[in-house]
Amino acid sequence: MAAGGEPKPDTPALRAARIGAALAAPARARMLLHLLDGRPRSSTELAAVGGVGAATASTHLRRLEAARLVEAAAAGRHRYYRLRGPETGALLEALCVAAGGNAAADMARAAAPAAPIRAARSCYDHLAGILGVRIHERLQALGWLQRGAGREYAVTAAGEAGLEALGVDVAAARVGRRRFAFGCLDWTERRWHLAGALGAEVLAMALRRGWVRREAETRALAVTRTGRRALAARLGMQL
Amino acid sequence: MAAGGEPKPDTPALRAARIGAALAAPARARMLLHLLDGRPRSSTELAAVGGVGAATASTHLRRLEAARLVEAAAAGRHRYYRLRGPETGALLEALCVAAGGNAAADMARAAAPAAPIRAARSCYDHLAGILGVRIHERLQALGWLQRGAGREYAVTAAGEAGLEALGVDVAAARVGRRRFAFGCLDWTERRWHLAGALGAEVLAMALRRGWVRREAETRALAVTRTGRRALAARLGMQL
DNA sequence: GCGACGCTTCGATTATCATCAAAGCATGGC
DNA sequence: GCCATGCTTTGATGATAATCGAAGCGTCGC
Repeated sequence: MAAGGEPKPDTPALRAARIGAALAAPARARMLLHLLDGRPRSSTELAAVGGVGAATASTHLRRLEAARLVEAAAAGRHRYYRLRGPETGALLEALCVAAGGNAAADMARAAAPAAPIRAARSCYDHLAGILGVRIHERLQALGWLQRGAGREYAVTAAGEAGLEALGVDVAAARVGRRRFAFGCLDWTERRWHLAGALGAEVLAMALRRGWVRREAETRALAVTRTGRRALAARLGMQL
Repeated sequence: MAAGGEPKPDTPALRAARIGAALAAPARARMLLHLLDGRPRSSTELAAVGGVGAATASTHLRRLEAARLVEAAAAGRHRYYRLRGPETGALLEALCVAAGGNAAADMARAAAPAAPIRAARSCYDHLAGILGVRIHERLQALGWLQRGAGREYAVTAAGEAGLEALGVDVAAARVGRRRFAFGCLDWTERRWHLAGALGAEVLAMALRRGWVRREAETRALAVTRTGRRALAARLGMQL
């Protein structure tokens, strides 16, 4: 089967048609529209909104991935899909408009997360949002976290010293059988932030030292003036 | 076959999927992209760019029409298709961008007609462009032209007098076996302008009286100050 | 390790669709 | 009136794809 096949000239029209075909199935359209708010969803959830079985959804999602309309991130036994790039979002919005209902596009915009909850929030018991993602990046850039198999992390010697100096109780994170440190997909930023026992200790430290403060009624976190200064001075981070 | 069928709830996702399906065939994508410059094309021409036979093209075009992506105008034994509404153009451009090639979108924009040629031009030997369409409208509104079968026109008694007073040689248009007056689809305005022997006489008058002047090297026509004043005073037209 | 769970692959079934040749139907030119 | 032309409809054929059940494969929780 390998030898030859079609010449496949791949003109713009052919690429356009491929994308059109990817949008053509109602189940796939429902999935894509459901992803318009930017949040990643698992295969199971997308199967539900698509109104099809898990097997069918899997086929659809591979097809959307092949058409480069979505991209997937494996996280444990889950698989999270999200729209790929802003072009896809623009395409879907144009599609909604052409379909007569600007309602869908408006709805998507309304469903976009508000600024405060994007800036910083808690995810279970660790830091998430822009702040969470930035800290996660910074710890790797400093060489304090070393990525192991999968999305697991180990703390280097420099990291151990540095984190303890900040007031993070790394030793406490090691007791118990909880996973020590791993990457968790951030649903507003679509990148990874630090989860696990170590992530929880980092958030505990930040609250204890007054770097962040919990907002009432939400998972949003406010970064204090103290926090902003400390992040700059001790981690070299400009928020 | 009429009774019942599916319930057909018609959610936004379903409408989106229908549009996606309309874009899905390579032949249809080629046709649509070819229409991106706004010019109407005949079924035969679209069949050629689609790379399919006339029968297949006909099916495709009916489908695009059903999806409200194009609309058709019958003109004699030809049938001209054009993109329907600006939303369709926006959708196609978003599709091109998502397909990786912004080239197609740029190309389409480049192919959009320049302002002067849109404003007024000659089409064979009669007036076209915005000016041509406006005059055509005005002559009907004044009751000077009366629409007959198809797109043929007859000149009324009032029309005969009015046109002669303007300097149009209506009698000259009647000699010979040339079609007297009929509607011609304007490719920038996508509406009708006046063609045939009478249309030629109108343009001849406008040139003779200095209402319009031919631009060098193009089919564009410049409306002179004299022309603007005459159109306002004698036909009640504000350009 | 073991079972539960999330997800994917495989196989089979069914529906849809793209395509063309041939025939039909208008329109325009003479 | 007649023929050529542009377009559509019809009928048949082959390809594609949507769907699900069942089985397979990692991963997590214990």
